Amino acid sequence: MAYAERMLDTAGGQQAADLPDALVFGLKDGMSTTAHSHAPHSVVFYEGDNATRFYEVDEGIVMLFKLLPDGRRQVVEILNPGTIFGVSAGDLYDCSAETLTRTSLRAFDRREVERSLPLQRHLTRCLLTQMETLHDHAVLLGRKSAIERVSSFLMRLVPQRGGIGCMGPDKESASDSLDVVLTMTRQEIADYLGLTIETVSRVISDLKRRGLVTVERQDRIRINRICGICQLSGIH
Amino acid sequence: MAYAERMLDTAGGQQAADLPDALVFGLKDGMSTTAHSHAPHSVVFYEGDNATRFYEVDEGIVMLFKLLPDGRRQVVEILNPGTIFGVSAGDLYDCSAETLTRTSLRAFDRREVERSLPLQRHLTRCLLTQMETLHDHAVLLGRKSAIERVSSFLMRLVPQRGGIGCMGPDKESASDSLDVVLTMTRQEIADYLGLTIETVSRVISDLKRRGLVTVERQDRIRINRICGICQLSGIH
DNA sequence: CGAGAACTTGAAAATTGTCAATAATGGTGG
DNA sequence: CCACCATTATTGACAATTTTCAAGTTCTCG
Repeated sequence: MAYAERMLDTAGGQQAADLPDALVFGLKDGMSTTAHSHAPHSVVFYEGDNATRFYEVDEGIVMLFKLLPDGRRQVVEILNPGTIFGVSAGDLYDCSAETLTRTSLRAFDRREVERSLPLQRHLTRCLLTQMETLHDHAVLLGRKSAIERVSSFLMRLVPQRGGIGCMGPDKESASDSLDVVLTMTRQEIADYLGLTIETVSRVISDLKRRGLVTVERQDRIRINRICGICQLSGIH
Repeated sequence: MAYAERMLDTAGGQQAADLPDALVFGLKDGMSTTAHSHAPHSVVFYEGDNATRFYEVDEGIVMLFKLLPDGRRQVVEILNPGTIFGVSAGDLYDCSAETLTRTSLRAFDRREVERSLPLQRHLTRCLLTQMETLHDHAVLLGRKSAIERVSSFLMRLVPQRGGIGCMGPDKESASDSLDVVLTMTRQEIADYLGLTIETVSRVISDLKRRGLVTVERQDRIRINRICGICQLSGIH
């Protein structure tokens, strides 16, 4: 489906039409959970839907986004396995959820939060981590340049790097390069970084020209100098 | 203290020097809490400090912000009374906290979260609300124009407006105007909205020129046509 | 009342977005 | 397995927005 068409679909706010194959997962610690398997780019729920259930990412990646009435989209979170999402403060979901890859989810009834103390704790830990990610993302969206945004995005995909213990570009222990899989289209990256698709493309071309990355496939980038990218990310 | 000086102070990352007058508040539901009174523009904690305690806003307004190494600042949250802040996923605070007005806070030992179930629930509700606000703010920072950002900011200060039940500009029941107190300098507003101080100033002047607002004092704005501002906020 | 801080305004520069055309990618059917 | 073609991505030229730099002006508070 073309981007524009999906856009219209999403803006409509109807319930997810392509409901996944769902099967009762049974009981786990006294909770009834349901396992859902989703194809890539399938909608879990729409902003405005009744928030009757919440989910935990089991495998795959899920993206949360919001739309403005004129179609502008902002991806607000990208969720890895282990993350809980779809818990709403009110009765409705505040954003839409769509899978990026083939994904398996665990669904819970929203009342389960009240009942289970371990779940409550897990939820709290999860929310706190998400909150810190959102803070970082606010810095990115509010204060970083295009090249800093794209570099930060790439660093996100490098495990154990870019954090506090990241020591400059000198101390190259073994290899300073890595292949990363984007799992997102340029449009999705742009909507996540608050840029246009053209700007994202231009920045990647620029990094390519400088020899910092090699684009092996559209959704597969080899970072040749991780520390070089890290330095461009604005955190140094 | 001048902005630049505060900036340097903050970047330094030392413990808050101007500790407020603190007095033991006694026990409340078996929890030991401490009441803190803070002057306007005093620091509660710095990013990177040990997150030994967390807080609840009792009265006043608190701002959370992060700094990039070169001094760029992003205000990530503005907290009203009732909000819990300073609960960290790790051992350190992920952002700095500074009061905007004279503020009274309740401080808790971080271990209290584990112990008290009511507190845990309150925390969850609070985090969910903050999360939705952060999502909205990501949309603002990533996708809205300067005038939309400033208008959104002003609408934040109008109680019960700008939400879902906000019906266009026609249905003017009684009064479509309101005085709002900013409690933030232009610099703080700019750092919250991801703009420069000059852009914020220019947008406000533009709204003034169009008759939508009247600046009564630097920190006091009369919104003459609430619905007009609402329509500029990008949510219609 | 005065002085520093905060705010406003203007002109020019920089960055990013828009529009339009071209290129490449990768999935599908023959 | 290959060729085709819709989709996705890249690139260029230009426009729009926002930032930067540099004065001024206006507050505010001691």
